[in-house]
Amino acid sequence: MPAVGDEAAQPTATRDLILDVAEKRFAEHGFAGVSVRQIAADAGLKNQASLYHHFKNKRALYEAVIQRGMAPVIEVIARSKSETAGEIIDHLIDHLSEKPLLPRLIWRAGLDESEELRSIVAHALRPLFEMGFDAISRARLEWEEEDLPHLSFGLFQLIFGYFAQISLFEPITPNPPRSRAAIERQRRFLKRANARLMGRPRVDKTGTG
Amino acid sequence: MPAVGDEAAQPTATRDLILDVAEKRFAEHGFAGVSVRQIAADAGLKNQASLYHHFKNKRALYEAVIQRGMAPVIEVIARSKSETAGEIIDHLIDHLSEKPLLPRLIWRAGLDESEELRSIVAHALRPLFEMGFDAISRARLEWEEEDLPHLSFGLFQLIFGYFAQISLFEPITPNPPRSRAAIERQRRFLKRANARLMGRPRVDKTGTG
Amino acid sequence: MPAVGDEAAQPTATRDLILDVAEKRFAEHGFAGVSVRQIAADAGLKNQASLYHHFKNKRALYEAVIQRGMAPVIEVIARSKSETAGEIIDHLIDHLSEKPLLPRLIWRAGLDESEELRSIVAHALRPLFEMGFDAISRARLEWEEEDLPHLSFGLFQLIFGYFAQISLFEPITPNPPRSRAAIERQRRFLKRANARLMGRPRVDKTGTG
Amino acid sequence: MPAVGDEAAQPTATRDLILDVAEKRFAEHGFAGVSVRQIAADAGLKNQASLYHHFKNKRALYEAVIQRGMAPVIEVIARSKSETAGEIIDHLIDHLSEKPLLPRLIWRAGLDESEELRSIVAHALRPLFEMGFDAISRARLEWEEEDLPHLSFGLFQLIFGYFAQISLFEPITPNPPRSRAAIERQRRFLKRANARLMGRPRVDKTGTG
DNA sequence: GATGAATGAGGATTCATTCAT
DNA sequence: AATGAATGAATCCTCATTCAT
Repeated sequence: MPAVGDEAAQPTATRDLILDVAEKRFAEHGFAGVSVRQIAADAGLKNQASLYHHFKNKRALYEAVIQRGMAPVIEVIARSKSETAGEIIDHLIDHLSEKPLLPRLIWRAGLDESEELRSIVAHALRPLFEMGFDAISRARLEWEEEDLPHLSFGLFQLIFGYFAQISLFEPITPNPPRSRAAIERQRRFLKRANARLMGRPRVDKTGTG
Repeated sequence: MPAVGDEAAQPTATRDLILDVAEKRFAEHGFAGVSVRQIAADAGLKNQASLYHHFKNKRALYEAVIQRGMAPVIEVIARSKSETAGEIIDHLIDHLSEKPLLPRLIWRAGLDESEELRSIVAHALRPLFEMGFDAISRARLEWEEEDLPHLSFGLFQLIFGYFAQISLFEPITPNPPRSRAAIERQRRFLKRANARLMGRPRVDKTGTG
Repeated sequence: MPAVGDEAAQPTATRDLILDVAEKRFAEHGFAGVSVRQIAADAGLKNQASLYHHFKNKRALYEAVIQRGMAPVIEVIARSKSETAGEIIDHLIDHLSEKPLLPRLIWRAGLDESEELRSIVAHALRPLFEMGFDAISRARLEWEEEDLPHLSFGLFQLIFGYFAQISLFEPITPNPPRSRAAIERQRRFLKRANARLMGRPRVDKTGTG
Repeated sequence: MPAVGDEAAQPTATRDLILDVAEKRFAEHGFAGVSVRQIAADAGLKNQASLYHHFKNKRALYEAVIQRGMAPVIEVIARSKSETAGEIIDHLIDHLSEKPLLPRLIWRAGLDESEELRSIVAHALRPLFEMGFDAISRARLEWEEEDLPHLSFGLFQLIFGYFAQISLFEPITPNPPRSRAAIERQRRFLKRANARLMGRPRVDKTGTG
């Protein structure tokens, strides 16, 4: 129904539509907080049964949503193998600020929803953490070997956490946290924080550049 | 555990029991993922109806759980008005590592569960953020005024995020993240990170002290 | 709701009512052919949910129906330990002709509905078969030892089969098979058949006596 | 197996395949206990819709299954117009023991599944009962005219019942009831029983002959 | 303070069937 | 002859909640 396919055929118009609305709902309310009925309705299906033609069950749909959502993150990370930490942060912020559902989706999936679900997320995030290791190592900083996972995980929290829990941020900041200005502020903050954490602290003139 | 009964026997033994099991369930599965029936059963009640004698409804129970859970956090923070950032981190880590459900509860409540729920959490966290401002200001560091909320929020992510999403951390660290050793490592990491972020970066010999 | 209890209280008015209507439905259409909704409606419940207060699920209800239905059969058999085969047949026919649902229930449960269901029936019928062995043995007839199960099972088929599949009998008999006359005819037939099968064949003047 | 295609290749290979798997399923679980989806899947169809190309609906499929299943029984009976009862029993046992699904199919259809379904079975069984009448009449036995339907129906129960409810027989017999030995035992039992029931009781030396 | 019973609404999933391709 | 997609209705069962006891 949606004019998805730009050039070739539309391999799964309905399926993608379902994924879209499911992504939104799951990000907002979590797996248990969303009903298949709602998703089907949002997708314009006259009946929940139609949804089951595309996904075996609710869980399969959820996994598909997560996997599809993680893919671009993985790509962003993969593409940035040789980039500086600052550049990677730039790319991630660009991506996350345009896909505001994604961080919450990841955040939720990381909280529970069964071990298997978490493993999907964990697996998808692994390259992110590894790139964290790399970047850190490249920086030849003073952290000990055993600190690296903690540092890497901390950076993850800093980068994704802002967008994931943005609503908790709202009451403590003057300007709306989703505004362009606030995001740019966060971008600069992240880069400086990164620079400081990575050691070489004097280099924190990095700024936006 | 029931810190209520001052005179009579245990006026709310059951109530506290319900809160205990509800806290566990809500932390693990979120508001929508838990049924009143389950909580009642966990609490040893033979009937869900009994639960309604203590709480108006599921939501009221949830709010009570959150409020009860937040109280000690607020206390920890309140008590630390004049402490150094390092001491506050120490206290928070001590508390969070002993109450592993709490961070997940907060993390979840911060994700959604309706605006009013979030406001409970946000309200409870406000002193934490303010103490962040204070500490930062005291440190007279180079951050600009407008960065302070971002920094404050970032510290919150770093401190609570480790425990909240500890299961995401598992696959990327050699030793179990809930182990004593890992928690001490995280403590030291946090303090160093804090020192670096707070400026005065050269002082990062802080270590555990 | 139903005035079940004649003297004492009504320990489970609703429960028994549900069992009654379920028995009827299950006997007529089998486990898979009946919906919980139908049973609940028949029982005067405004909602299927009420049914689940009395039975864990559909299967538990089914088992309860079967167990309750089998009980009197077992009793009839147990009471007839010292009776002649003719008397036992009399009692069984009396019972079955007054409880027309029971034989179909047993017949169905014996067909499938999972092994566990069949085992309930099989277990309940065991005394019947054993009494068959006994009676046969008492008759000192010419059957070989190994024939006894077959003979016993055959008698079961003859006795219960008439009532269970009475509708198949309809097109081949002049008078309605559920009529008093037809049942008496079947009674006499069964006794004669029994006498002949049991050997001592000359005694088949037995008649109704 | 497809006795249809006289000229073209296999005009209904799929149709017969569907009938095969449907026969199995229906025999095992009854009309209501089987889904079209299952049958289609068993038949290797990728889609249930394909099934509807061969059968108008589920009921039509069921009727086709029953009719196809009954055909050889009718044949066996028809061919045996001039045979002795012993021979007929032999043929029926031969057939039924090789087609173990058939008796259950008939047994089930005889229990309910709407009057029209039963009428199919009743109609198909009519010759069997009539041959019962004939054989009995030929035997000039002592049964009264009005007993004949009962006797005829009883023989039907004895012959088909063993195979139909064989699982109820299992717990009361030492050797597996589907084993060659048990079936031969049942064959001999049936013949002797028949001889005894048919009168001429002294002739029960009949044995296997 | 606790419980058995009941209930309306909704949960996920499957049903048999149709239609365009 | 077969299939992908869709759908209305129904499946079993659980939801949170109330009320009389």
